[in-house]
Amino acid sequence: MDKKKSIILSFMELAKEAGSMNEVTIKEVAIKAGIGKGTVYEYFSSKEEIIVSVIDFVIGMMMDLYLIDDGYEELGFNDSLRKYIANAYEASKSVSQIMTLQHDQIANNVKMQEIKDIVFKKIADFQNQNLKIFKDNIYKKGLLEGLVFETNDEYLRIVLRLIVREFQDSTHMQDAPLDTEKLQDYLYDMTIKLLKAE
Amino acid sequence: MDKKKSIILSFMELAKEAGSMNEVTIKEVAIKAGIGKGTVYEYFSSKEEIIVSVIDFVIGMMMDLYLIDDGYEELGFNDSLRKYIANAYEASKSVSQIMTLQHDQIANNVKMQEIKDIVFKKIADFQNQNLKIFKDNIYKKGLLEGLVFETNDEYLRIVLRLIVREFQDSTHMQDAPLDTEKLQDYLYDMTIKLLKAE
Amino acid sequence: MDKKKSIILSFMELAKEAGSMNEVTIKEVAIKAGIGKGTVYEYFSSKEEIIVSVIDFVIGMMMDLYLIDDGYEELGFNDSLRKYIANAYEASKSVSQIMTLQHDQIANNVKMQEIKDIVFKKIADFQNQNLKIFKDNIYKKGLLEGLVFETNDEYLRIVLRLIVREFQDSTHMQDAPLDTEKLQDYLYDMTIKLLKAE
Amino acid sequence: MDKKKSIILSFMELAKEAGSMNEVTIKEVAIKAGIGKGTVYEYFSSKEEIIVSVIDFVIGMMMDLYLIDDGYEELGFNDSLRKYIANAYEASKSVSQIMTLQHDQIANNVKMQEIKDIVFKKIADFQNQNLKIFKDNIYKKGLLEGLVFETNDEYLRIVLRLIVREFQDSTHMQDAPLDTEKLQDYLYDMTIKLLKAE
DNA sequence: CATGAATGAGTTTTCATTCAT
DNA sequence: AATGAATGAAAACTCATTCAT
Repeated sequence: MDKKKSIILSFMELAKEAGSMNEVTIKEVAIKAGIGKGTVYEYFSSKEEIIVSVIDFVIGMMMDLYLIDDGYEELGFNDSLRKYIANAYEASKSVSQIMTLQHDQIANNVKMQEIKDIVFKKIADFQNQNLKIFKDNIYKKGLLEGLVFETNDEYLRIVLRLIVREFQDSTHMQDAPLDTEKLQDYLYDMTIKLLKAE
Repeated sequence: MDKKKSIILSFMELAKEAGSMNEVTIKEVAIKAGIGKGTVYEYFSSKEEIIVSVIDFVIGMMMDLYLIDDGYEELGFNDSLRKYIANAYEASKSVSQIMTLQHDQIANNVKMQEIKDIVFKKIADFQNQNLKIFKDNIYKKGLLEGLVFETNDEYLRIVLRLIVREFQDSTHMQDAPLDTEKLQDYLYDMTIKLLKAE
Repeated sequence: MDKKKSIILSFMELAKEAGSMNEVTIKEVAIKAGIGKGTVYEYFSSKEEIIVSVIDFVIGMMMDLYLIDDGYEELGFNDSLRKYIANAYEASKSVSQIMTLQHDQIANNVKMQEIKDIVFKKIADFQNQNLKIFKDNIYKKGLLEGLVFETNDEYLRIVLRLIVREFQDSTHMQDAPLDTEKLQDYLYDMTIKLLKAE
Repeated sequence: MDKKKSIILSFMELAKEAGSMNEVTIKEVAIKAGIGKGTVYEYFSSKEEIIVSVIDFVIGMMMDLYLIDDGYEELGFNDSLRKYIANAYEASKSVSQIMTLQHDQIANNVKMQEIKDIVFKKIADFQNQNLKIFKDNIYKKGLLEGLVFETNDEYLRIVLRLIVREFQDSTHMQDAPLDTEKLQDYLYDMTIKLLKAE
């Protein structure tokens, strides 16, 4: 297998277990990846570089999993929204199995401001693309169907954040207080209410 | 000055800067507090103990700042909600200046399961009290005035989390994309929409 | 009570529990003595000084307990020897309740060579006096009664060390393999054999 | 060279100089062994582990040096005893050059009761084997030759302890008051007297 | 005299990183 | 390329000693 990827995946898994990237040691990563400690440094020049790669990888995964643009063509507003929410839930579940990437985690674990900026830019990109997909595939239909009111990006961002964060929280906690089917229903209803034309 | 408090405050400030409690060193704390390294250990028997105290302190602050029960008596539903949101914003601003306490941060930084449980319990308490205050002072009036629909605690919790987290995020980021006045307005509108009687 | 003595006694007791003088901390001593840490330094200028005082105290005790010169007048050789052995046993028991002072312990715990020399000299004095008492009160009678052979101090020292050390060891160990009555009998017999005139 | 052994030997030498194992620091050990501090922890996971290894090593040495079973076959009682004593002397000299292992030292330096028990058991084993060798090769011949009286193990143990301790003491002290040839003669005579058939 | 808060030098231990093989 | 032995800087923590009150 690709050693570089194997290192990233091993690191990721250990970070999830430990609850923090800083607590993962190179020795552990090497053991989990089944290679020598020195070999890690053949592929990455420092622990920081691994962390950045891991963050990159997770953001990439989020992009792939969340930012789905297909399958909306034939659906109306209501079904599109249902699909969007279902997809967001599935995506958050998959990502969470790997690692939850909090803004905090990045701030904590990346030392160089320069790199921090790049990472934050990627996250902003992700959110922008998410917004674009939502607008193009769901919100726009709502407008055409006269079901939603006209608002601005700021407002829509808040709505999307509500969805993403609730799913993150629910996959995060072991003792979810709310079953996920119901949570999807709630969020569907709430989104409808928040966007409904007067 | 009270040394114990001074240590907690120094630790907190450094944790905020570093973005993580584990990265704060006792040496730094001692320097920031203007005392010797050994002195820190006169007041706390281990770093873990300091961390727990810091978490306790922040939860205490949150309780004091968020959970305000006064001044709602003479207000109707709309004004009560405005007041609640304004207060939540002020509280999140104050707490954030100190340190934002994420679920993650606790999971990462507290080692002993026993203590973790206590801390999580305190957070749950906080959320329950917050819900109670919201129901008693705002939601109940909405019901009386016929302005809100009848729903359950789960739904209300999601609404309250929306408010708290948006404020946390907005005070969190240096480059807030949204001015806070406007955010309050948005959240007021959104809450109204989410609770509005059909 | 005399604070100085109280410090010495507290130190001694703690040293016995810990099994080593170095592991006793001034804080513990102060607590045990019921005084402040600073007060300890009113009576002793350093931990080393306390240790030396403790050693002095124990040597003094040994002198008082072992070096008994009385009560031999009217006894013959055999009874004198019995008495000597009984006394050695009692003494070793009393001292052991306080602290066993091994040559090693002194070497380990006293840092300044000068003081070490003084202490070793005191121990040599003790042994010399012990020998003198044994010769004057027991061995001399044996010679007069024709029961013992003529030998030199070196030989007698070995015999006396045998007695002292067996008692020390037996009071030392919790699971003494031999009951003390019997041990006294054995040592009496052995001494007789070792000194017996051909 | 074998680093693990080199660490043990360095530790041992320093412990001998300092007179106590607890006072030896890892830094000193590393310097003496000519390696880095971190390297010590590649071979031992803690200071306690080193101490246990050192004790093990010394007990092993004692076993090898003291418990010699050969060369007694063709000798009679008297010569066997002479040989036994000469060997005990040589052994104690060799071990002492390394480190004298006192019961005290173990009690002080080993923290975990479990390990303490193992060590004490090893020492008991050593003493039992020593007794067995003495009985098989020396005492039994004395019985056959009618030169010694019949006695029990307790009595024999005291005799053997006399020998071992006198040699330990004499090699221990820098200013031995007695030359070693003479000491061997004394102990030979004494053993004969203590065991002699009436 | 008595105190204990304050201190920092010194200790054990961890771990990212290097480098000879 | 791959390795893991070796390293030392840095971290948490201890404790004899000082000194203002």
